[in-house]
Amino acid sequence: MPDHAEHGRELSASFIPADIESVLYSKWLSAEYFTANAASTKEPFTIVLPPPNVTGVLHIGHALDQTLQDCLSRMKRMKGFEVLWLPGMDHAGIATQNVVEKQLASQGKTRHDLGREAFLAKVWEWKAESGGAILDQMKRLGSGVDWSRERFTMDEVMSNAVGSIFKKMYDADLIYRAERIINWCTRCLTALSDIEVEHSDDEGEFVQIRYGEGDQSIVVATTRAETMLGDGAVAVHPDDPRYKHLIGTEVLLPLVNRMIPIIADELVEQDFGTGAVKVTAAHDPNDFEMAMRHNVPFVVIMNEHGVMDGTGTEFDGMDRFAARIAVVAKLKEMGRIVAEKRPYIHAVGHCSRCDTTVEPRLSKQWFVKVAPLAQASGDAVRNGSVKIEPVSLEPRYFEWVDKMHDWCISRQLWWGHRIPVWYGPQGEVVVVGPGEKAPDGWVQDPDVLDTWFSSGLWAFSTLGWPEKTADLAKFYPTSVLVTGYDILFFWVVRMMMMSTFAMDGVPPFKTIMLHGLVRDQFGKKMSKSRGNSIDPIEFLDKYGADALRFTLARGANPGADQALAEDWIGGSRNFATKLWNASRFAMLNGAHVNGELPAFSSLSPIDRWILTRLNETIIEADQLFESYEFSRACELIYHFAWDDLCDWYLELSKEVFASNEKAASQRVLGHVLDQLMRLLHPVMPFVTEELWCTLTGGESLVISSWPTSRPDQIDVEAKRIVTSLQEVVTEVRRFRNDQGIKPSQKIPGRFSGNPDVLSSASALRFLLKLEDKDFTPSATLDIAGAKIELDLTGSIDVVAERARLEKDLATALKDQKTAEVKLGNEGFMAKAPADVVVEIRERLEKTTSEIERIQAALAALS
RNA sequence: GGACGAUUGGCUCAGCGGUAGAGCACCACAUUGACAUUGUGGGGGUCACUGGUUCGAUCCCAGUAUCGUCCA
Repeated sequence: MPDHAEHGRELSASFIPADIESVLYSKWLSAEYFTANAASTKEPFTIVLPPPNVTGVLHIGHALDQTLQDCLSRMKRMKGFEVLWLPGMDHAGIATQNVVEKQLASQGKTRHDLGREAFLAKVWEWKAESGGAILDQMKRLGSGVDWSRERFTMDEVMSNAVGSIFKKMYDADLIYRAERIINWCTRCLTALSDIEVEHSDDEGEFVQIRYGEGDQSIVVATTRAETMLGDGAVAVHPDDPRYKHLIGTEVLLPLVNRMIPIIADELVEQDFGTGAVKVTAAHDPNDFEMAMRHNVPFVVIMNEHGVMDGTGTEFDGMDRFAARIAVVAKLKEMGRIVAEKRPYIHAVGHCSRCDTTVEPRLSKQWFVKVAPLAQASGDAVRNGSVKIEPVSLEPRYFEWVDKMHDWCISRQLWWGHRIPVWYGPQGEVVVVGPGEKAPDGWVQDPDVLDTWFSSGLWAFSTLGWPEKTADLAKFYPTSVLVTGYDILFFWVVRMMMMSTFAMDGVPPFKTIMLHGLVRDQFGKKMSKSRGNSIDPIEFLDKYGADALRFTLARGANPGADQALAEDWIGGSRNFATKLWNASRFAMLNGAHVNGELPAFSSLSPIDRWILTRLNETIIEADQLFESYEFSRACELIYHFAWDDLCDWYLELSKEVFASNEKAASQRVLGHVLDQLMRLLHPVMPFVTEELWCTLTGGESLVISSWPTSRPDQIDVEAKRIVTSLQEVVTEVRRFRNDQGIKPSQKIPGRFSGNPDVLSSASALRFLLKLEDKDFTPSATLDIAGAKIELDLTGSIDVVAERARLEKDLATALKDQKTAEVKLGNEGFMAKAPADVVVEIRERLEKTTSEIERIQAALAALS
């Protein structure tokens, strides 16, 4: 037999992630492992990366999201799928425009000083220089995306898709223009969709105002007193006995001195406030609805900046919040304030981009009619064609999809896809699709589309739609969407709607896999204001990508948030180091993968045991990965590698490797490491690649095959034997520890009894530092049916040993009693399943003999 | 106000109708070779509370309390 020297280089004595990461990533890229082939005959596996904002940097949430996607795509590639993981970025309308406007502001300019075209040129310039920082950070993490297919939502292909889908939807009557109450940001000067509004509980005021005079008066309650200037009616519930007599009459609206009607509408809650609400049709969505039903006039009292305008009162020209104070003060002077509550905590909407308080505003905008689209999206999940993992999050999806409002898609911004609608001189409206041209003299709508409109197309626009491309045919629908539950409503639902419509009813993904949010070490939400945000790049530098990835994957329970502490990343780094050192040790001892594995039955019990554990781990880990149980899969592999392989197998095998009987074990160990590296590669791609290539001389784990389990290599007998060995080792170690014998100190010892233990006696002696020589035993242990005699060179510490034995005895007695009680229970004996009864019986026997053993040992002590 | 979820060792979380688990933290011992980014041994929980179902409940059901998230 040739000596099996290590392949390639030797491993350095310590593992330094920075030494290997960028080298390996470059190797993978230049080999084009991540480049998908649409012409392949392999079954496709597709993931589209949720596109980060072009303004974004990698935060810890991205790191989690990408770790899981990389893990799935690497595993599927190893399983023989044609994998496409498609990356890209979102143009992020408001966010990006804000960034560039801020730059301009520092030069004392606004976008209007530049004009639309020059401003857009500036944005593109910014993108080229500073955009997409996140892409390089993804490489640091090891994300194996197909860079040849990188997309940007404003690219030509994508814009083409936007124009096409707009026309298709308009023609299908799914897009319309209407005057509605929309969310308006008075700073960004644009409409916002519902999801771009974040609600928070703010301190405001709740005041009750008396309208009218004498008998003909009514008290309304409001948190936005200034809007009373635009009231067109007062509404009460039709059944409210307090106000029934007033319905149909009119009251005087103070300050503006206008008579307004009292109407009855079921929308009014009798128990809320005074049961009478003011109806400000042009400035509140609920009021708008009531106004439509009752022909209440729309009175606009504010301009786009949120400044009072057109009321014909002294308040014109005041900011809305100043006007609120002034109006209440004036009404108070008039004796019309009946009650005031301040502070009054209530939900207030804020612009998700700049936090400005959103103002509901009557405005003419473009909308998507969502009812039919949402219905189809809900049905796709209801009928099982799309699965949501974990299932427990389905109700949230349905809750949103089933009561979604029409979606306002026009934005008064410049950065984005311009609405492809042109208006003729006579007010004609035409949608101009890609490649079409509007008649001369017609004018294009100045607004752009909501960013989510284009990102809603992501699953198919990235593949070349509306062209019938090879990519689209091969890779649509995508296999799984991996994303945080926080954007289930924002993005996932929109993708479902748009894709299902565009792709003739085929939903964009087969599975939606939702993970949670990364939180700080105490489970608190990370935020700038708390100051508990953490920077993944810092941890990549400090602990390496594998450590960060493993920590995140290990914490990823389906749909649940996870806490993250630096200490835990350190722990994962230690794990990577452990793998490194174990592999190094193994290779120094000649572990290799050359030739066939020796016949299973010819192997030692210890070798058979580690192969058994390997196979069990492969089977279980594979199932866990396939069901997106990343946390449990990582936990399982971690304990196999650290406990079974390092702590037991390597320790029990040291004696063999030091002998001349090591050939079989060298091959077995090589095989176990080979398979373990494959199994762990999706989560820890760098360290496994380095170790595996060194061990096997193979080209790359990325293109190697996924481990397959070998049912013929699962041996219960070997497990039983090794369990006995483990008991012996642990008990002797405990005894030595109790007796104060230093771990390094060798003492004479010998075994007798249990043949399973005897057959591994030399391994045990090596591990337990027991010398094989003649001696007169001063202590005898009875473990797992084996007798272990030791010479402590002198008398043993009787007090310590007695304390130990008595503690064990107490435990055994308690266990024995529990079993006895059960077996003595008639109900239990009559109704418990047979296998449970057998188990309890065995437990009773075991504890009984254990008690006998301990009592005998105690007796021997005295 | 609506919906959903959570409550398990110091911290963060798994788990499960049949004697409570992990990581980190903690205590003790150890530095003659894979690894101190380590090894060995150890301590620590009446599984929020109250009822119910069951031979048996941390687990299932109901209620209570507290906390969290989303929506209005």
